[in-house]
Amino acid sequence: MTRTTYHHGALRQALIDGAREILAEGGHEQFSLNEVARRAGVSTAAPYRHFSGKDELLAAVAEQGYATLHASLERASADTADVRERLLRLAGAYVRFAHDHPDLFVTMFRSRPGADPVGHDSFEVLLQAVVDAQATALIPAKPSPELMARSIWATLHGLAVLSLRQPHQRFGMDEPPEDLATSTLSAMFGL
Amino acid sequence: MTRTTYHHGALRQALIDGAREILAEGGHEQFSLNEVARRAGVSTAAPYRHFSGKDELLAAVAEQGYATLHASLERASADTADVRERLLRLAGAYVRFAHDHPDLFVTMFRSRPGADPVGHDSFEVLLQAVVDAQATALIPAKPSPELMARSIWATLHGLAVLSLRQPHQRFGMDEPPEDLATSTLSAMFGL
DNA sequence: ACCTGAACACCGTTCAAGT
DNA sequence: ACCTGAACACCGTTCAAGT
Repeated sequence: MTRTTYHHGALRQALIDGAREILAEGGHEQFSLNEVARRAGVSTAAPYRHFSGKDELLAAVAEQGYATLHASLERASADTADVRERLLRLAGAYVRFAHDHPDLFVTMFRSRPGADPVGHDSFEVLLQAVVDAQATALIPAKPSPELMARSIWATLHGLAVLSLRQPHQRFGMDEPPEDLATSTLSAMFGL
Repeated sequence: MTRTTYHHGALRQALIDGAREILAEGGHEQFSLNEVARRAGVSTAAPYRHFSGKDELLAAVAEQGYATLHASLERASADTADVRERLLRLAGAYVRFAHDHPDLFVTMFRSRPGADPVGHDSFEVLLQAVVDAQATALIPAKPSPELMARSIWATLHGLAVLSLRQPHQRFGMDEPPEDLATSTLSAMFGL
């Protein structure tokens, strides 16, 4: 009920926050631009001063997601110098991100392609770890770092998506999400 | 404009077909239950005699997707007796399915979890190939078939999702979709 | 049994008007 | 410059009524 006057684009951030709130509560089913406006205490037309429409607001949410994911991966990567440990922590961090922020994760991979770099920065972090892992012969040097990183990225993404969808079936929740990633990766490369 | 009278649940299938048509044309953005009814030449209330609502119609579409995927994998699996070849063809078939039927693929993995077995049958096909591949020492016998199949499934799913999203970036379209899968798999296991 | 017609609350978006 | 109020076409869903 605090209908303070918004200034300097404070409404813009309030709308993004409100959108995340709704997505976290009820997912994309529940989401509506009118509801976002309502929560911010403004008219349904107000958001159009800050976003071209619903899609652009969701794109802004997705962008926050890319940034958050990148930060998570950087943190995991900086944690340790050991190459094997670093690779596994990166893997764990990716899947954990999806489980910690399903609202962001789903939004990131729902928006129409083209606009998003799908975590360009994030891919670079993984790529560097792969380069190092190949240099120390931890994993095969054969496919190029790019291709290898792509394969690993796809695996992590698949694990994240599938484990998010069916927690109790084959993509278990018995093990915590990051263990799912690390065990899968170490199984594939015999780490 | 053929407003024939529907009988014996012929409308049900007509609605599913119409839904697929719309999804194939304009994706989920474009989809609406009213539009489906319009295309079938019935009132907007008519679909409710056959489906509890929009979600149930989409679930029916998803089910057709699961069946189609399963059939594709069976066909790929039956094609050859050579274990290596079979595994690679299965991998190719999964990613190819996503590219051949993006409307089905997206719908399958969009519906709320719980209801779907995420291609229970399909997983069994892959599982069998993994069992055979482990038996002939084509791939490591170490992680259980279940875990190994899960890892491979996740990889294929990730490749499908990501290549569908960004055809021209890192998950290339230079190579046809099935090559993406086979090359990734052979890279991981050195096949 | 299956479908229509009309209605309801809600949505995304637009635009003239206010301050 | 930023927001409101009112409007538009459209959506998902319901329900009495028709055949």
